[in-house]
Amino acid sequence: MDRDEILKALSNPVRLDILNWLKNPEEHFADQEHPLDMGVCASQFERCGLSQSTMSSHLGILHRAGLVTTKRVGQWVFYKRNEEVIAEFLACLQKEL
Amino acid sequence: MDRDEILKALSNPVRLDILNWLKNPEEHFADQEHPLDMGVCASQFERCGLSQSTMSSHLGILHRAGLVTTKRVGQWVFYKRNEEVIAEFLACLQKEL
DNA sequence: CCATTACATCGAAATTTCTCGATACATGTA
DNA sequence: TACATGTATCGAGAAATTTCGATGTAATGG
Repeated sequence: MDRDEILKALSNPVRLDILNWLKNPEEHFADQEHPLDMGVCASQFERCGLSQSTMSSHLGILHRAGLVTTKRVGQWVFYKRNEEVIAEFLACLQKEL
Repeated sequence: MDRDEILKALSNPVRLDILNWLKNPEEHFADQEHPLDMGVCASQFERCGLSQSTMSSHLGILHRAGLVTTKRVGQWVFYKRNEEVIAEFLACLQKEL
């Protein structure tokens, strides 16, 4: 868990939105073909108006920071919040900030 | 308290250092002429190698984000951590992140 | 195989952030 | 007033981030 890398990942409003949407997938991605407990399909995030490559970049930054997990199922990649890392990060901030 | 502005302020290693140094002024600024309970004099931060104007800019960003307070005494400006805002920010993250 | 779909990566342009020296502003002192 | 010290702001260049379209890679289905 790299605290500073996480803070950089969180310094962007698009990525904050993504993390927030993933808190309530059924609210924001009700139209997904696949069951939501698998996670949210990468392409679902493009609705915010940014291009596919841009969203893929943001998702990659969140993933490398450890804030989300990914699972490949067939052609699709499903994203979920990584609550363990998020909790660890928050506990770290409480101590170190 | 603007959560996103604070996250941006925290996304820079120099500013994280400043906040960390201010947790133990007596450890990092023992040579300050003025009593440390007034805060840490702006010029004290220049020892990290950055220029006076650059450090002033970083301190300004921390101040506008509410993470530090300033008190002008004569020619000097003294900086302290704003523990109230920091605590409020941490509580906000616990809820919203 | 070949075409299609989903996602990642590359290269470049636009924007933002970081940094500096020069300069302006504020305060104290001779 | 004139000068010295401490801090903030300005303008510009360097560096990092954001964004895009084009292209590459992985998996599916005909």
